[in-house]
Amino acid sequence: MKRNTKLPRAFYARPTEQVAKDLLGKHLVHVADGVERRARIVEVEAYIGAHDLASHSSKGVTARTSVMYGQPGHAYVYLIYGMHHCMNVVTEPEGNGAAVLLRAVEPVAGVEGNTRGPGLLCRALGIDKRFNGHDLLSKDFYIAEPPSGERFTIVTRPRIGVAYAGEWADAPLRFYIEGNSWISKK
DNA sequence: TGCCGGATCCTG
DNA sequence: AGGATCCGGCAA
Repeated sequence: MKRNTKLPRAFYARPTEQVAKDLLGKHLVHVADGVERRARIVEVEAYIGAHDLASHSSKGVTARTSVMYGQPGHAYVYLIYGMHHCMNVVTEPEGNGAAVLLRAVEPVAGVEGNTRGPGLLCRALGIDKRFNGHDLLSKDFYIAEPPSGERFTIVTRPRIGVAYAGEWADAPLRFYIEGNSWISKK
């Protein structure tokens, strides 16, 4: 059994809902100044393409969304409300404008502070706009198969904070690990 | 070029 | 419930 295997490009180049669910339980790893910060992904949201009105990519290809429309397996990091960063991983073949938002993680090693929320997890892991467009197949910032995968049940709910998106506001595209204590909200 | 509002979080 | 505090997208 291989341990700590970095997820390959092909993992990301699949339908976004599938990638979102498969990201649960995986390890997000960021190495900075020789220190490894590692956390288990426990809550995500899928933003499935240009037709998804809750997705930034629904604005089309712009300076901001170009990363979402780019190669899968890259990080899309943006600043929200002028003070918090949110991290997504780009999914599907290039050109689809789809991504998965990381909403909550569970500390595994080298991570301190609250990680229950997209802005908080970025702060705890030292992720900011400098990492926008960063390749997640790099050696200091990547997502890996956990050493030992435990079984869990996936809960599906509507996404948080997208009431403006009309029909898409209620789409069941938020996924989290049932019973996990690091989830951002009920 | 100006304005509106946001995939959030904290405090009261 | 309200404020903090940038910046992207769109109207003008």
